Amino acid sequence: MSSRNSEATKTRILQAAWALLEGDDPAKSRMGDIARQAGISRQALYLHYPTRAELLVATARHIDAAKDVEARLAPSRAAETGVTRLSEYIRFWCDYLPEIAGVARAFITMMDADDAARAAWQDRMQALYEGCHAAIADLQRDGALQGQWTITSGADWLAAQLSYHNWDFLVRGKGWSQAEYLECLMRTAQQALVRQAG
Amino acid sequence: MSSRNSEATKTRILQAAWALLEGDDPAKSRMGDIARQAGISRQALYLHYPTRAELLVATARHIDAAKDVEARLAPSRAAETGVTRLSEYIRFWCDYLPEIAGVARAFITMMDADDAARAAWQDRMQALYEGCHAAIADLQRDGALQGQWTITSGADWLAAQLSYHNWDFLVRGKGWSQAEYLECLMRTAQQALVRQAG
DNA sequence: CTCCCTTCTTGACACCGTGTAAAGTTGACA
DNA sequence: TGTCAACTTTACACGGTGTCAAGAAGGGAG
Repeated sequence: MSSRNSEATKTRILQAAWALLEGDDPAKSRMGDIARQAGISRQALYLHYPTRAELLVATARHIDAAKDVEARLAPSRAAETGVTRLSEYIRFWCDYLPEIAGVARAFITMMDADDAARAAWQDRMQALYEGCHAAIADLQRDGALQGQWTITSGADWLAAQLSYHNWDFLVRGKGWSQAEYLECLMRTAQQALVRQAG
Repeated sequence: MSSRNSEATKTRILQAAWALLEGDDPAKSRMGDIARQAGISRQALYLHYPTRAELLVATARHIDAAKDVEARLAPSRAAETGVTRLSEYIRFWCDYLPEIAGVARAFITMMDADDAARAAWQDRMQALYEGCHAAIADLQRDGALQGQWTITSGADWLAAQLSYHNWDFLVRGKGWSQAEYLECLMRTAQQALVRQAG
C-alpha cells in the first residue's frame, strides 16, 4: 500500500467493477462488493468514484480502451460503399455488445432511478446512433436506401435493431448463438434497408 | 367506509395504480402514492396486495379486462392466412403496447431486483410469444415463410420486434408517431418473414 | 343490545443500498 | 520530524418496501 499513487488504485477498482459486472451474478456488484474485490474499503472507493454512476462511466471507458474499440470501428468507417459500411457496422456492434453487456445492464437498471446514470447511458448510446446515421446516410448517397426510409427513420430503426435489449432478448433470453444473432441482424437489416434485396 | 366489501376497495386500488402508472410522473407510483390516490392508508394497501409485484400483476389484469384484450385478439386468431394473421397480430400489439406502457415500465424496473416481478412479467410476455409463434406457424403452413427462418427463430425475432423496448425507443425516444411505428413494423416484418416481398 | 369480525387507521420499526461525515492510521517524501 | 495523500473504521441519514401491534368503526348475527 504505497501512498501517492491513486491511479493504480483507480485501475484496480475498474478491473474489479468489470469483473463483477461481467461475472455470474451481476447483482453482486454493489459499491461494497466492488470495493472488496478491489481490496479496499467501501469508503476508499467513494474517495475515487463519488457515485455509482461515475464509476460505471469510468468502467465503460476502461473497457473501451482495453478492447481498443476505436480501432475496431475502422473497417466500418473506411468502407467505400454504404452497403459495406452497414455490414461492418453491424458486425462491429454485434461483437461489441456481449463485451459490455454487464455494464450496459447496470446502467439500464440505474437509469430508472438516477438521472446522472440516464444521461451517461444516453450519451454513450448517442455514439451508436451516430454510427447508424452515418451508415444510412452513405446508403442514401449511393442510391441504395429503400424508398420508404428517410435517413432519420432508417437510423432510428437500425439503432433499435442493434440495441442492448434486442441482443439480450435473443441471445440471453432465447438462447441464440452470437453467430445466429449476427447473421439474422445482417440479413434482416439488409433486406429492410438496402434497395433490391442485397 | 362500509365494512365487508373489500372488492370495491381492491378495484379502487387498481384504478389508482393504473392512473399513476400511466400519469405524467410514473416514478410517483410508490406504494404510498397509490394508497393515497385510492384514499386509503399505506397499510390498508398491503392488506389487499402484500407486495408491489402482486399489485402490478393485478393492475395488468385489470387493464386487460377493462380494455377487453381478448376480444381485440379475435381478428388475428380468426385470420385464414398466415399473412393476415401476422398483420393483425402486429396491429393488435401496436395498439396494445401504449395502453400498458406504464405497467410494463414498472415491471421492467422491478425485474432487476425482484424475482417475483421478473417471473410475473415473463409470464405475461409468454402470451406475446405464443401469438408470435402461432402467426409464424401459420405462415409456415401456408408455405409463406421465408426459407432462412425456422418457426422458432421467426417467432423469437418477431417477439423482439414487438417488444416494449422497441416501442419505447422509437415512439418515446425518437418521437415516432404510433402510425409510423405501426407502418414500419408491418413493412419490415412482412419483408423479413414473408416469402416474395408481400 | 351486545359481541364478533372485517376493514381500515396510526405509528413504529427492520432491512437494504447509496452516499456523507468524522476521527484515526500508515507510509512516502522533503 | 513533520506534512500530506491514501486509506481505515465506525456511525449515520435517507428513501422505499415490507412487517408488526394496538386500536377504531361499522355491519351482521345472536
